[in-house]
Amino acid sequence: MNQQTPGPRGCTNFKLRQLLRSVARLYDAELALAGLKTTQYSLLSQLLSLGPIAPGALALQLGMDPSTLTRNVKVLVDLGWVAQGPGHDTRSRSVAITPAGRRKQASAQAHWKRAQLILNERLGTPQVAALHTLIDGALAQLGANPPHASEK
Amino acid sequence: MNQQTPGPRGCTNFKLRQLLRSVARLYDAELALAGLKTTQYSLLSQLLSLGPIAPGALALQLGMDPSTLTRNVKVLVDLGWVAQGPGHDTRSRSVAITPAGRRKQASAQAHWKRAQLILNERLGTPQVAALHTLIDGALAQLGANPPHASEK
DNA sequence: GTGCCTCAATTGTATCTGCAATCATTTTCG
DNA sequence: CGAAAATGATTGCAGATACAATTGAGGCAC
Repeated sequence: MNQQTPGPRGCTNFKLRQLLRSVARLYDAELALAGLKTTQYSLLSQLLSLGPIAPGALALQLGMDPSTLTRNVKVLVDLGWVAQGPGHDTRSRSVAITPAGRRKQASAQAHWKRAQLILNERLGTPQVAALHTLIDGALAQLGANPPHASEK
Repeated sequence: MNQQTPGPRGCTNFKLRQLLRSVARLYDAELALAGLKTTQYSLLSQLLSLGPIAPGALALQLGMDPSTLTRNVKVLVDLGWVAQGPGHDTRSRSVAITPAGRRKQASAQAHWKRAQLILNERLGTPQVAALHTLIDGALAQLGANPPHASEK
């Protein structure tokens, strides 16, 4: 966008968005061979490593809005890869990956790996590593920054 | 043997997505004060600097799918900030920012700037600059990578 | 000049995203 | 206890995103 100002210029948000589009395209193309989207693979993988968890806690982990998570989970539930159960509290729930979900995640893992390798190759492993470092630092600074859980 | 570059751990796509969520939240909060979304501000700014342009060419510039652009533009047209006209070709079009769109963009610019400054402050200007450099390099490597225009 | 291929934009369908509001259930406090 | 505040999930609404399929036009080959 406009960049007359001194300092690091251009719009960080815009650049990030562009990069994500390109990168997501690459991952999606690979994961499509396994029959799922990157967001779904992410969710399945998270559930695999975290075990049964309340939607709210998971949304916090992922830094996404609870309402978004509700809907993303619904897709996986409809596909039979995730199951919902009662939570400790009557008003809460518990979501967990199903056996079918585990199988799906397992079959997709190789595709994910391949996508990551292609990216490393195209950008250069050092660059990707540097990017990860910057991102991790930024995420720490911004606080996992879940939509409505900052004050308090 | 001690490698200088350990394979980057974690999923680049996932990390990017998380970071974009946090960053976009920051920008959106600021731009909401001017009454628009970050994507809309981006589009208006692009149209401001590029002048009248065909949808396809613009989509290519932004690295987004033409169909996505069609819909994003429609929102701005409905709001009166962008106008569509005939293109060189009967099957093409021309989209351009309107006077109202210019005013909107102008009034939002200060908010955008503020968001960028807040980000610089939170992450550190050097980090942001480094991030930009990495992103620019990555975008160059990945080719602007517009969905269906790679071969050739 | 008619038929086929290409190209530009759009529409169909599905998903992801988040804020605001809502609903149901705690929990807290007077 | 019982009303008010807090909490967890969801629904309503709006928009962003992309692949596949479609529509409408231009170009080219015979």
